[in-house]
Order: sequence, then structure tokens, then C-alpha cells
Amino acid sequence: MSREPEPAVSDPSLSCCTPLTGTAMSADQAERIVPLLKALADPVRLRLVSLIAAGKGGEACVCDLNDAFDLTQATISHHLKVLHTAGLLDREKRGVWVYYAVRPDALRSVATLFDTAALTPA
Amino acid sequence: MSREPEPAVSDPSLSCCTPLTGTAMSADQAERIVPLLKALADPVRLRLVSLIAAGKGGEACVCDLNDAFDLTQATISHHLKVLHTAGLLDREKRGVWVYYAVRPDALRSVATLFDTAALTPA
DNA sequence: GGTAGACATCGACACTCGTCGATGCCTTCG
DNA sequence: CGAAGGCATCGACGAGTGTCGATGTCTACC
Repeated sequence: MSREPEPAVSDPSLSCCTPLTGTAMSADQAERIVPLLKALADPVRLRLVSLIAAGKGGEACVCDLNDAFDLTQATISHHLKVLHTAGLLDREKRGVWVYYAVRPDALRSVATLFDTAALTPA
Repeated sequence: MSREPEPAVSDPSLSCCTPLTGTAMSADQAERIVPLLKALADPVRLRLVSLIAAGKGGEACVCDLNDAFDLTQATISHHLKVLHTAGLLDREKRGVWVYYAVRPDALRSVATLFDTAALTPA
């Protein structure tokens, strides 16, 4: 049987506004969202984002983040880089210290994905 | 050895109601949510969930899912098992065919995580 | 200038993951 | 009963991932 015609990806610029339910997502849409999910699909990175988001102004210093885990500074730095590369965190250097801040738009992209899904009645 | 191959489905209700922002999440909370995110952090699996959720009654037959990908039947079966083990999909056999259905509560757990996050003002 | 501290990068290791072909199990039908 | 088809499982392979110690880079301060 032939595949359904692609329902015209409306917004190729961003991976936003992709309902998980409703209509099936295209392969392109999946490829765009997956890097965000991959970055968050790690207990350390998920806690890092949570810690940063819970910090003042939605940001946190690396020096404080290191103390929150029983991991090497190199490992924390690696995870922060992964989150930054995925577009979930912003990086800003202030003197000796480096501050990471959450990117609300990135989180919103993921939220939109599951937002529609959650509305599905049981 | 155990005869019933029914995998130990993680209980999504336990990982519910975990805001990403607000207060930092505990290590336990992260460990509970991460399996769901890991299961969804794959383009094939994300599309599988999307396809199933978009199907009639939020379910789909494996025979139809196989045709939607350029992958071996064994690979699709593997991905479905991962999603089922994570608690994201229900499995039901009807005669020769097997139907998978989304578990709205599992999706809601993930949605709740990012729901609060998306509400964070800029 | 020299030194100390904060963070990033490098190289290496064990481990996990995605994919495949082959095979097994189960249901249906002739 | 035997054959056929749908789906799961097995074993194996390459690729990717998380973690570490060691090292590099930059800033601030004495």
C-alpha cells in the first residue's frame, strides 16, 4: 500500500508546533525534534536543566553545578556542552565564571510536542 | 525462567507531576522520567508513537507500521518493544495481528514536565 | 611576571544502542 | 495435518555515549 502524502510541513524553520497526536509527523519533523530529546534523555543533563531553570533568572554558574553531582568537572562540562550544542542552554562568560541559562523557546518546542498529546482523553 | 514474557512496564504515574522549572528536581525524579525520554529520543520511535497516536482510537497494527519505514520488520519490532517496555505503548494481540496503542497517562507525564517549563516568562 | 583557580578539551575506556539476517513461535486456512 | 504468514527473539556487528584523568586556556590577583 502507498504511503500517505506528507501533510505539508508548515514550519521548517523551527521544530515548534508539532503535535504528537492528531496527524502523524513527518520524518523531517522527527529528525528536528529528536536532538532536543536526546540531549534531555540523560539523568544528569535533565537535572542540570532543572537546576539551571530553577536558578535565579533561569541561569546558574558552573561552579555551583559541579557541586550538585558526584561527577568530575570534566563530565559536567561535557554535559553542559551537549545541552548547549542542542540549543537548550545559552552560555555566557563573566570574568572567571561561566553562566548557563535555559532557552525557553527550546523547551517550548518540546512542550508543544507533548502538549497536544496530553490533551488526549483517557 | 519466567514463562510470561510480559516486560516490566515502568509505572508512569510515579513520574508524574514533575515540573522542570520552579524547583530543582531530585535525582530520583530524573531517573524515573529519563526512561520515557530515552524511549522517545529516537526518530523512528518518535514517528512510531506519532503514527500510532494518529491512528483510529490511538492505536495501529504492526503490519501497517512496518510499511511506513525502510527498516526490517525485526527492527520495527525492537523499537515497539522498547516503547512498550518504557510504558508508552500498550500491546494487544487480535488473531494474527498485533495492535499497539498509546498510553495517554505516560505521555501526560512527559507533558507535565515541559508544560511548566514552557510557561516560564522570558 | 608568576601563580592559583575556573572551565574546556583531549584521548581512552567500557558500555549501550540501532540495525540486520536468521530463526522460532503462534494463528489461520486449505 | 501441513503450509503460510505475522510477529518476536537471538546473535552479531558497527557506531555512538558517559565517564575519567590529564592537559590546555584564560582570567584575576599577588
